[in-house]
Amino acid sequence: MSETEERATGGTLAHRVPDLGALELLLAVARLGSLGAAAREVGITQPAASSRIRSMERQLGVALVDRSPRGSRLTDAGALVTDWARRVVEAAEAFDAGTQALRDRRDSRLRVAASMTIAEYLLPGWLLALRAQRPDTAVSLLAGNSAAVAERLLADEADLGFVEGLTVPHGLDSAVIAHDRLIVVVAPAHPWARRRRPLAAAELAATPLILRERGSGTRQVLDTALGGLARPLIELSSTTAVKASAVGGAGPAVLSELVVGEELAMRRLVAIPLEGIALRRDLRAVWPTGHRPTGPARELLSLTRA
Amino acid sequence: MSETEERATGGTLAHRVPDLGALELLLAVARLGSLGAAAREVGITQPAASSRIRSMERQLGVALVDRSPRGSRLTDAGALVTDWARRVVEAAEAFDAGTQALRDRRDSRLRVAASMTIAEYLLPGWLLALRAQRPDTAVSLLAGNSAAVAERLLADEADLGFVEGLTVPHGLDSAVIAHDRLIVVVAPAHPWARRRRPLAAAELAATPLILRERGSGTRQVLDTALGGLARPLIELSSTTAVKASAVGGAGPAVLSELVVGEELAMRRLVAIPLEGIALRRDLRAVWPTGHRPTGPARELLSLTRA
DNA sequence: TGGGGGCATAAGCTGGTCTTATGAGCGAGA
DNA sequence: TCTCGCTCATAAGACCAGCTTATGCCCCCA
Repeated sequence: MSETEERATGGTLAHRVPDLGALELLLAVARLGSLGAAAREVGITQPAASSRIRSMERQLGVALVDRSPRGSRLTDAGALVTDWARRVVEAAEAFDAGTQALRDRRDSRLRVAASMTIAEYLLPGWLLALRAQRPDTAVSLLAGNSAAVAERLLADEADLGFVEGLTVPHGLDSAVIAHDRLIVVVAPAHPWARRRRPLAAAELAATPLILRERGSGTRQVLDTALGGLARPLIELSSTTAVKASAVGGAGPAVLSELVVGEELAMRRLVAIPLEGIALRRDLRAVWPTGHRPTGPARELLSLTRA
Repeated sequence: MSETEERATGGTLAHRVPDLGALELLLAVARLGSLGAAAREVGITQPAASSRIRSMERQLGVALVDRSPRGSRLTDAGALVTDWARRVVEAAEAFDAGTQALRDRRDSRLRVAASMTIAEYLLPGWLLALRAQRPDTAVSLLAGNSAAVAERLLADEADLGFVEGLTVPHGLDSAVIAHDRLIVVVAPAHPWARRRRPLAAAELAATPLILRERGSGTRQVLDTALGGLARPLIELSSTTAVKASAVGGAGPAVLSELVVGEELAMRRLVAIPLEGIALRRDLRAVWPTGHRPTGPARELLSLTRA
């Protein structure tokens, strides 16, 4: 092979994974039971679909569908592949929903301002749901910290805001839409992953942790709950970096459960139960005092309430 | 626009979301801080990278990187987009790891047989971890029910197996690698999502549920724990279908926490606490009695233990 | 005042994916 | 039994996206 480390089978990831169009087509075939029908749904011709599926099978080295003169059904392997494909497509849909909102259209019917964590992890899902209900609502998104969100709302540059944290900025009304729990996580290889009894607050306070920088929302909640200062093992400036560091085994981290859902499910991180302290914070929708959300803003708000 | 419902901005999802190569390139730019360096890493030339990033910005309608004569840094929007992109790429990596294993290579150094749920949700993650440790280990995967897994192992057609369920097939030794909890989930709009007190076993038994067909592992565990038969609202033949049905609001479902991790994090499903009944089942690694796993099988096994 | 790193532009090639046109298997109904 | 209607496959040609090489400009630093 060439200079960098490469897999036995083909070059880069993009060469080994079919493109989104092919994955969508596969999902359509799975749902509709026919290449032709799937082709119609995604807006291509039947021969194109046939060839696309075939070349995907060649690329993966796996037979995905059983063709018959009476339709096409997934093979067992195909069913497995389809479920993996579904997850890729769902991630792409979230990407799409997010970036569409990010496009700066002043004329958007609904302008949302949100804190980073919410913008990153929650909003794409909400936007997908909103799109399902009101396909024509154009949404624009501005992400920033609580102060920036408040500023936008008060300057009438946003219709609805979302913040996490302990306090509500002045001049805004708010409604709690969910509770975010901070949890202690470690890589599966960490000794804590095998402990049986919950972690006591004192123990947590005494242990150096992978943390966001001081001043971040997460850090504030943690310091408050511990009744003192958490001890940093490393300080990083983004949630993503903290997560990566924890997965890599650098040590225990304290993160919102929102951001580690997938890692927990895949067992790349393990949550350690806590005893005697509740690391909760509210997630709030906010709007200028008096201006209750109406129209699409109201709709989005109702979507966000569990 | 044309016949089917389409978004204002462009045709299908694949037209609105950059392809995997572009997303990988963006991640490389974010990490390395330079278009040229990123280009080198993904194995293309600098002009190609420049043009790819530029066309991605045009496609998304958002400026992603600040170019300067001294390098390129992400804009704020770019950082957000990059994190969404990372999730797409991670899903693609899991897809890749899974399908590579699915390729039926008899000469694979490590042949794994696993139950559907484990193959679908857990194995891709493990394989990524294994690949990180031993890049040259070729793995093949066969997915089936417990009986099929046992058969493969006993016929020496697999080196290591994974099953979930209450019993271990005869002729196999096993080690518990994790516990899977079944949880009750409903869509956020369901009345149960707002209840304060945990659900009692009797109440669960009395409520019609979205379930897998009888004979499925999940169903067995549920029936056993309820000390009788669960009442079906609908019976579906795949976990994916059950999940989709629950998200759609058809009613409460009982599912492995493995398969709904993302839906819970995104608040598309809500977990209902249970009282007085533990819907746990063991996830086990299995191998023919006497043949303790060695080599790559042993390595994979150790990766799976939290 | 030259490197050397960074990025952009231009021209030409290549390959993949689409299209249209056609053929062939299977089942249902006249 | 013939034919229609559904399925999928194959073939030939058009088109476009992305790559490469070659070049130029800008900025910083030695």
